[in-house]
Amino acid sequence: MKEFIEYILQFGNLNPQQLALISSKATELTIKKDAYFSEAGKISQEVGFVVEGILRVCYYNNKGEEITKYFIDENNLVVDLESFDNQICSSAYVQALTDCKMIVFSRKDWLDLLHTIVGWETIVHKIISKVLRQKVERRSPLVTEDATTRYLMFLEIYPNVVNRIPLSYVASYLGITQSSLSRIRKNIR
Amino acid sequence: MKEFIEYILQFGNLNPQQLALISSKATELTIKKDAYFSEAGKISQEVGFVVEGILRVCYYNNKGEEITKYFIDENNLVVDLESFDNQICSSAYVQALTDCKMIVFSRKDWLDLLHTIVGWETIVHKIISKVLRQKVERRSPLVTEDATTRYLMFLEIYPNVVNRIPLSYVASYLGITQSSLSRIRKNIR
DNA sequence: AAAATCATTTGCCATTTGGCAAAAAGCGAT
DNA sequence: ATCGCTTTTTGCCAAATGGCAAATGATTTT
Repeated sequence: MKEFIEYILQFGNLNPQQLALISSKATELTIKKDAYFSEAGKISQEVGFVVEGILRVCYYNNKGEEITKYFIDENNLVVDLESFDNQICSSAYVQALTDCKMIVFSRKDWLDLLHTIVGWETIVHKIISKVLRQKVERRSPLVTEDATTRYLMFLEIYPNVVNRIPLSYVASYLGITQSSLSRIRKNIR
Repeated sequence: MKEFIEYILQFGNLNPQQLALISSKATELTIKKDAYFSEAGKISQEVGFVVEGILRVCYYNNKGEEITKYFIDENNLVVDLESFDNQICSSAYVQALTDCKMIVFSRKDWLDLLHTIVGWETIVHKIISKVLRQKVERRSPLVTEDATTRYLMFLEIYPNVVNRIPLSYVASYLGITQSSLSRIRKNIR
């Protein structure tokens, strides 16, 4: 919980009572490697925060290929905004790639807090805005770079991920085949 | 102005007085083709809305190549959030690709309105969230598709853009060369 | 330790895309 | 219609990446 408190205090100030109220609504959740935190076709009812572990967000494209859209590692928020805000079916899976420790807020509690705690709405909006901007800034440049550069970018963005998950997920994130990635790594060393 | 009012009313309700106040702060702006709405290295001081025309957001990558990150066409908001919110230097150029008619709010007026109009902050956050989500959803899938598919995706996302701007900008957006794009188009027809 | 399972690397060849430069096509001004 | 400029297409060949399958390496289970 400490981690989450630190995280939100980066975006604004809250007094101890407010923090206590927020904490009181948080639930601890552990997920085993390979299990899903949320699934496509379901409606998102939770906001999560990764205390330990790595997850990925993925989906299946037109050709049925499984695509990893991004990774989520420690001290990051996990929420499918489109589904959570509009209560429509999610189009993505969120899967644990390692055993994970998370804290979770139910949608009801989350919305209650938004109405109850003065200033919390502004903080949440700052957080969401930053999370979304980060997604754009991280993924967008990959489109126009060659495979080697994309891999180097991945290493910069997720320095703590590469040795903890299978190569195939990285390849899927970068839009190249696993064998190409393997050769690229050989050339870099 | 009508267009902007319609746009914001999609995200929440405002009464005529509130709309009038918002309108009173808006300035009309026309930009000639090829001119810049905002530039890298400067601090964003304006929120814009495209009434007519097409702009692009672009930057220069490590290799000095000019990359088009996305296009902005009619009835869309133009704001460099990172720069506008944090008052830091922008890292991107926003350039008109056709003559453009826009409406513009100064940062000061924009922030005043946020404080003055009850409910406006929530609407703005919904708008920003949607704009950012749209950027992710549009650009992210390009990473993992081949050039032909990327071009077809571009056509779906920006159906009114392709015939109004030079091919080279589209190629830059898709991360392929202009000649490859030309060949791809030949194969599709 | 051996077997079974999973992850990574490699070989071979096909396909896609890039690089460069020239030709062709389109467009506006005169 | 013609000139000058910009945009798009094409040709040629090189480089990058994909597809598939087998080999190697690592990890877990028995």
